[in-house]
Amino acid sequence: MPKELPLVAMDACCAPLTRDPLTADQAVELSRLFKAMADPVRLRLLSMIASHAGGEACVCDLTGAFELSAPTISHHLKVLRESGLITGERRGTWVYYRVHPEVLARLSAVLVSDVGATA
Amino acid sequence: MPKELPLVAMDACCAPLTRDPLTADQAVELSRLFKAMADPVRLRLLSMIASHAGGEACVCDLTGAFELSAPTISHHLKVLRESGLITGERRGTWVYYRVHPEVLARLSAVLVSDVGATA
DNA sequence: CATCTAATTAGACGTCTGTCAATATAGAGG
DNA sequence: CCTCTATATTGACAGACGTCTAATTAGATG
Repeated sequence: MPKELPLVAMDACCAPLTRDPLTADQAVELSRLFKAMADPVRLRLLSMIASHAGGEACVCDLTGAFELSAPTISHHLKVLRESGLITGERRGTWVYYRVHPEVLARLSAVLVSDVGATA
Repeated sequence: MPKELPLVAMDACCAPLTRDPLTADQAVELSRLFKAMADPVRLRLLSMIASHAGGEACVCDLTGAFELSAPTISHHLKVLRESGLITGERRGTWVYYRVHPEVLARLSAVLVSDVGATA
């Protein structure tokens, strides 16, 4: 029963970085997502979940890949969850995580260099 | 005379997160970039530089936008520089920064959801 | 060369973060 | 209901991080 948290107001955010400067608020919002990805373990977890067959991965599929305690993995999953990058669902004994692809896509769009841009 | 640092070995890194799990090394490498962007001030600096006319911005163009001391801005610029996201060049009294667009593009590519992927 | 401004570096300080061991909660199965 | 496994929460601690002031470096200019 992982608590789903903010699912950050990725609203109007944002034009590509190369087009317009971010407002202070947009920057805070975006930095929350980048912070969530600013750790090697979390990046691997994210990629393991995102690339897993069926679009979801059980925590039990994840912990084995690291030489870290279960609580530490759980902590990292919580950070990813609270950032809005993933969701978790309990089914019986196990908890399954999947990514929020829109959030990833939005981030990708912010970083894209808009060479052939509208202007 | 800002020292140009690693210009991280963004080599083989990486297939989109949704395609393959990252190796531990790839994750460390990528996390360095995300760490550099995991701060609102640095994100704004990056976007201000990236979107500035002429593709570059003088430090003097940047400091005014923040209620932070000049050393703090300098520190953030250094972090961005050492991550390989930007380069700085001194011309006379002023120092001008510009982004490394390939690095941004590479990050964008990693996050993209490869819906219509090759497989 | 003395001095002024732009920018960086050095050092200090409080806060945030990643990790662990210990404990708690949830569901499955005797 | 007791116990076993899977996951999460709590609390502690060391190290990393963002900020500042003070001092330094680089170039311009009298």
